Amino acid sequence: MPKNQPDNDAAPKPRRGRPRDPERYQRILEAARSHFYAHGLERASVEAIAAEAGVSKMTVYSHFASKEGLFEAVVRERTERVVAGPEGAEALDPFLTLTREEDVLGKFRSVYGAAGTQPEACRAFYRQGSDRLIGDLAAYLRRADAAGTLKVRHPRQAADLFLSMFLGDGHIRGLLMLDTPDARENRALLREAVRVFMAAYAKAA
Amino acid sequence: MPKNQPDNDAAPKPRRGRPRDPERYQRILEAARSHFYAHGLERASVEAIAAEAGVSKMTVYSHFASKEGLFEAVVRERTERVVAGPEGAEALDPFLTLTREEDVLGKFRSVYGAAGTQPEACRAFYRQGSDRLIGDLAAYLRRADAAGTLKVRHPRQAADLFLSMFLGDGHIRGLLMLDTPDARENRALLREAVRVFMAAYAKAA
DNA sequence: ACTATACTAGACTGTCAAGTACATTAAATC
DNA sequence: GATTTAATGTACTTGACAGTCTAGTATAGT
Repeated sequence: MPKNQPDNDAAPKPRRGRPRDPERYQRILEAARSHFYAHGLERASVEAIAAEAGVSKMTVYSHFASKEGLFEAVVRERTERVVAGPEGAEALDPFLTLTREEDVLGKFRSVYGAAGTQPEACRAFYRQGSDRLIGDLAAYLRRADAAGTLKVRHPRQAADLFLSMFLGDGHIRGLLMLDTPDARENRALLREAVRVFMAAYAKAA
Repeated sequence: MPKNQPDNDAAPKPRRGRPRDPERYQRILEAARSHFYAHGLERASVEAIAAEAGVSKMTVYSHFASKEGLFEAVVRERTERVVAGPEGAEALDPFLTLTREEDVLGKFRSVYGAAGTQPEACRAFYRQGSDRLIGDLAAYLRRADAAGTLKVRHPRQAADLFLSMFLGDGHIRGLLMLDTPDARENRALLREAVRVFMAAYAKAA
């Protein structure tokens, strides 16, 4: 990826010719996102992406080295909608919703499909996704254990188990594009997961 | 799928011309399986599959109507290696292993990738996979509840939660082709999952 | 004015692969 | 032997699409 916009931030960059249109860059990325998530890396066509972005194909290739480069850029886009800190059951509701939304599921699908050819993108996806979530929750659990609120011997493991309970069946059904459980069912599942977790990790005495 | 072998079983079928070679059919299916799981529906090529099966492309098309038909047949192949009945923690070990094996992960990947274009295949995959597992476990839990061994109010929900704990992070890492936890870690996770589950669902008194 | 860069529009190249056509050979029943 | 179906092999048609090229236009600095 040699042509990606280099580090900027507080650089006035008084360069020679016509400056790049930052809007175009964003539009390309946005169009690529929707196409890749809807059809996957293989089926999505650069031409269609360019068309949707209202941009010529050459412009795409002047911003990104290749289709794969564009895909990587899309996958690397931050997914910043995740919970800040798990305070209680309700705080995890957005996370639960997230793992059922078609847009997000599309991202999962396309990244899974690209595993093997795009190892770097996969690593990035995992890092800023599951890995970060598990790490955050583990840190929280570690604090809770120190404070005596909970009894958690292996925080990462416990965090893994807890978060896994959401991904579960509804997530798989979503990936397969089958009927997903509705909001009410999701809530019930959430409450039960919290109950199960507390039963196992609540301070005994 | 008009050309698939019709229902047989105890049919002597004394038909006219040269009979189909059942071995060829199997070899095609086997080659298709390995290619689809390794590269996905899009990247896998019928030519390569035919070559690996030691068969001409035309033969493939005489057995299966199209690439998609072949894919469906592969996905519909039974996955009969799953646990018979969950007796204890050890009985679930093979299931845990299963969700980490590259071959099985390939199947997941390719089916996820084909969601949207192959809804029927997805349904079949879900039915004989997660759905059956959850159903079986739920039935077991219902019996345990009736017998007074456990206290389970919503068996399907509980089964979902329990099985989800395995799919969790290791499964995702596998799908992304990242390092998967080794056998020892998996065992530890398994034991912990059982402990958590029992803490929540064991008969109180 | 001059120059460097961004962008467009479309044609073009090359590759890859699904699916077809056909002439031929192999194995079965009648 | 005649017929019917299975299978082969090669060559072909068709289409999609990544990536390139070109000729021209637009917008900035010097």
